Amino acid sequence: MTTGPKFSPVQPVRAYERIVEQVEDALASGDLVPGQRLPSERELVAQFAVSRSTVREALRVLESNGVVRSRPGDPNGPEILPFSQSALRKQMVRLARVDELTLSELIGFRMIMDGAAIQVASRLRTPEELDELEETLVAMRAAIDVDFDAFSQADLAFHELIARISRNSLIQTCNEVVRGVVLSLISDKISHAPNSRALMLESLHHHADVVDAIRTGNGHAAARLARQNMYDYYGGYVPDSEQETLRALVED
Amino acid sequence: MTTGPKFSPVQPVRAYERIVEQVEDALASGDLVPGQRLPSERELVAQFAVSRSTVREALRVLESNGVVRSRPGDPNGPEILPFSQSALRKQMVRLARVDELTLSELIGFRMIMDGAAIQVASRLRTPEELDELEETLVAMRAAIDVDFDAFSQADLAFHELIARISRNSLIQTCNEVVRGVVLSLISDKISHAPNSRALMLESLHHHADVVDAIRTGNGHAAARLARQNMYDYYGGYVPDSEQETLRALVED
DNA sequence: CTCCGGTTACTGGTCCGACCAGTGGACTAG
DNA sequence: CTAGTCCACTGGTCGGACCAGTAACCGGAG
Repeated sequence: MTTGPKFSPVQPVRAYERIVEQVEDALASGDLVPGQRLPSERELVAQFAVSRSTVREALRVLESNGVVRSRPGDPNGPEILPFSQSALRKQMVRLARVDELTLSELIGFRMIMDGAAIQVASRLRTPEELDELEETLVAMRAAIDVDFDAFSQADLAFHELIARISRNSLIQTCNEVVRGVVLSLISDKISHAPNSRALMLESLHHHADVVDAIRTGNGHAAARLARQNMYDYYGGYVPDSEQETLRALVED
Repeated sequence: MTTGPKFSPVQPVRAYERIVEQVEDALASGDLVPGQRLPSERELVAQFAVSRSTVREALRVLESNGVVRSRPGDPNGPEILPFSQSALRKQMVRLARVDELTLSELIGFRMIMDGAAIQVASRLRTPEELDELEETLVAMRAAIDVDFDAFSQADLAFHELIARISRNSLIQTCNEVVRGVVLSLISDKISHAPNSRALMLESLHHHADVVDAIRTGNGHAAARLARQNMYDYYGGYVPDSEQETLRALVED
């Protein structure tokens, strides 16, 4: 048996894929910028020298990926969208729906990301950012008296701020996406819980403890508190068979 | 100002979107199962009572989302694909490409994920899995004598095993994706380094230390070692201005 | 009988031309 | 200068056509 040059399986490349590729490359290289407009479909037909069907299939794929948006009648043509995690979230929700992702995996992931973000943030935070954190606590307290949605939004603001302070946008994005997925799975259970208000208050106090730890610069303790907080808050919704992976995250 | 019923912005629903929806619902409800085949495009035209263009646009979206695959000439029609995280990975790669992630963000993310995975794994691992880990170490040692690519692949196997032992496929996917992006950015620098072999040997020893820590069940120490290892391995490629965020991860 | 090769019905990929309901800018009447 | 109309153009959908490819079917060679 001779080992010749490495041949790899080849599958047909469809015309619309080439178009998608070109657009995405232009976007990655900065030639195309969110807010800009693509030429109209009929103009693209001319530029790519393909039929409108082909152009449209490419646009559908791009649209499904959250890259562009077409609106009928808009003389400006399809719009290049700013990147959003909606596409990422969509895929994650899909995976979660078919049980490819369990709740414990999602929550465990959040515990990890949030804990790490807090650990980094407690070292990098400026005094001003510490003040901002205190403000979000006040906002959370006020939101408790409104409803669960308001509290959830204030909580989101807190975690977004943490992620921002950690200077890592990857953490920020992942956290946001996973948080959305988790909430879509169990938010109704939480908001309908009879002790919903008590849960919110407890969560608030835990957040305050985290901020205290951040203030003293004890990143490790802060992270530990954060993970414990999340475990207390969400852990009850995880089946017993999956509890083990989460507990491994709250102990040192 | 009166606050009437909550109206939400409404955008036109396109026919192909309804088709995508129907197929995805059938898939979520179990009416459609991976491996099954969709009717041919012309048959779908009849069933959905739309034109072939519309059916095709729906199929393109489904295909782009990793739900189905069409092959020209296949009399069985489009195939329902098994769920995979490839679609999720695709979106993450897109995120990494578009969002101009810095190297320190990517590496920091990896340090977090890998460290957490190891911490969880050190608690959940079975004796058999510990043996598997030892085997990957042997494979890494052997790969050093081949070339950098072989070592990189053995290293990948190690981290994939860790992620698997951590029982969290989200960690697995994220790690894989980010690792790929990082490598694509700096792998040539590493492989062309004059002391490439020394780097590989050092990395191997660090991995062995991690496995030792896992064996004793000291998850915290294992995670710390892993982060330190990654910092030593990749940290040199991060500009000084971004070093701070990484150092916050290797200290306790 | 089995096995092989060609025929053929059907597949998806692409193209073309057409129609429609909308949009938004230009243009006009006030 | 404003308010209303108009119209060129947009994207969404349709139907029909052609092509290269696939795989099952079928018939003849062994």
